[in-house]
Amino acid sequence: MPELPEVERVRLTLLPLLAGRRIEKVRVAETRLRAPVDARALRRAAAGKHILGLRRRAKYLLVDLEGEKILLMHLGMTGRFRIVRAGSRDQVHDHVALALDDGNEVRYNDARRFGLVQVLARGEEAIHPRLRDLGPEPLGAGFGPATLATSARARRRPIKTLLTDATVVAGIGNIYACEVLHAAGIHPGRTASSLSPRRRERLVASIRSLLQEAIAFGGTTLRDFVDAGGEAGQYGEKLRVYGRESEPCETCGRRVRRIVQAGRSTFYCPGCQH
DNA sequence: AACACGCCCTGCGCGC
DNA sequence: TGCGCGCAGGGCGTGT
Repeated sequence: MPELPEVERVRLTLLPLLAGRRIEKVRVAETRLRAPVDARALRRAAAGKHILGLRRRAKYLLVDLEGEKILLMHLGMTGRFRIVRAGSRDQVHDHVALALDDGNEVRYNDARRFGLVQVLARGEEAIHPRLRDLGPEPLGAGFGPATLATSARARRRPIKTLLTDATVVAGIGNIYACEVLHAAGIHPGRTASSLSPRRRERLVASIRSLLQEAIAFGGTTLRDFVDAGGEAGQYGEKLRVYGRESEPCETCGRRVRRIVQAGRSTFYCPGCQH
């Protein structure tokens, strides 16, 4: 599910509901996420603490807490946050609940349990194993044609799988990798190192503008993504190739193809991507 | 050592 | 209507 635009959307919609609130109670209904949820550590870190901020790094959300700790959260494929009145019945797959001082509860719900809720020490972001190897943010100043060139140098692998490698650039997943390559007119199977400087620049520009637009549209809802306000994303209507196998390309009319790269579906237009 | 693969898990849509 | 299969937005361990 959630790639950078969706996670950013969750951050934007969750922030006003959390900012300045105090966490009164922490309840863990299911510990078996990607990594086991340490309920004791979670309670120690969060119970009684004010929420100072909510940041995003790659597809992770980081909740800054009063005191020494940060909550590191990941939505995996099916994770979502809901705000409910405290004490209302858990829905199926509600795993973690944070009761707030305004009578609301934040519920973390994740059917497939590929997500993560973990406690970090403040300042640990740069050295924590899950975060330390992440590449630059695609919308930040640390990413550009030059960094892409460095990452692509001497790599034989296709540009599409390079884009979904979080150590190269953080936050691009399967949908947006397909879409940005279509926008830039680049064939997903092209070797990363074979891109000309001009095409690298075009790709970077496409990544920036497409991710920004996707955030503005609330992200992509394929089946179940919703932001913290329960709203589905509208960018799905703007997808040009992802999930559109055998439909005509809106640019050139050729039929969109689906191939498999590194075990995942890639969609592209044979007419406008070379 | 840079890659691809298979797995973690649940749910859904499809074909029969 | 029911059942089995394939597939799904991610990430990580393993093997080549």
